[in-house]
Amino acid sequence: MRYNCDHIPVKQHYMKPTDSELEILQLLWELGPSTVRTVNERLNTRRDVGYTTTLKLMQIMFEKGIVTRNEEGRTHLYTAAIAEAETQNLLLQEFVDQAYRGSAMKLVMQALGNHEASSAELDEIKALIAQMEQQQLPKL
Amino acid sequence: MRYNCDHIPVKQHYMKPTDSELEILQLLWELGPSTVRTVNERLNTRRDVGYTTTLKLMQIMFEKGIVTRNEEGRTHLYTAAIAEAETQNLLLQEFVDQAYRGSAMKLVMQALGNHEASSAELDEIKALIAQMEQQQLPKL
DNA sequence: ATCAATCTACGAAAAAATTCGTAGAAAAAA
DNA sequence: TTTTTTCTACGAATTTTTTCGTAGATTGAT
Repeated sequence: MRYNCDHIPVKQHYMKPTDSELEILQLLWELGPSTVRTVNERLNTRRDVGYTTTLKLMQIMFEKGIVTRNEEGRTHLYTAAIAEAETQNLLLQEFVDQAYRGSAMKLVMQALGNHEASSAELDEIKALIAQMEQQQLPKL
Repeated sequence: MRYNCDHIPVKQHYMKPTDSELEILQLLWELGPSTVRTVNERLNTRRDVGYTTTLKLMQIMFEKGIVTRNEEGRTHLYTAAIAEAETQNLLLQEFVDQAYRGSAMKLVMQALGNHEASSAELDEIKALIAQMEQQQLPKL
């Protein structure tokens, strides 16, 4: 059975992916272009998910424009259509508003405080802060 | 009409609040104990929400144990039953896993980079980092 | 060539989250 | 007192998200 699916999915503004969609995006970012089977197998290392469930989700994501796919062979290869960092920033902005009433710095403090950090990571952060301070106070 | 509502809601482990619930929690944290009407009015400064919609949500939150309420008068006063910081940490942990594959430091970097920070805030963060470094390397 | 395994498309059920209408009690206003 | 407003409880409709069964096509194995 081969049905039409020529309707080109157009979506200018990406909506926030749902939780399930994000889970799949993570795998696509990690693995690169992947088949439904591959993604489904990875999902099943965490919990039981039926194959057609994963298939349907990825089809929906395709319709939404969240992923692209290669339709040449019988087995499609899916690829994330939105960048990881971009999506993270989108989600981060919303999360800051929802959970921290917009106070990104409070989030930073809590995230720093509650999680282990290597000294290399701390150095990175210090460097970023130094850079921000420099920008903020362009002395002389 | 007065129905029974003597079933004491028992919930040991707090589930992640839904988006709507979180929105209401934010208001309760901000305003302190509040009536449905107050909360609904605040919600309506942002978007249209029917009064009974807000009421129903708050009733559900009560059943879940997310909020408590004073049932003495006719008009109930609702109070958040979970602390703001505690909830934020719960949500933060989940968010880091979902959106950043567990890398809290990547989140910190992005949050720092994408949002304005006053020098006072940067100082606070620097202090926290210094403290973490000291703990990490208890030299001598 | 036949059979089993694998894949997609589709529909729709199931579950979760959100919204709202109605009814009756209580309070306030007229 | 009568009327209007305000409140809660409840049920249910609606919307969103997740899950899965079935059918038919294609591929690969026997």
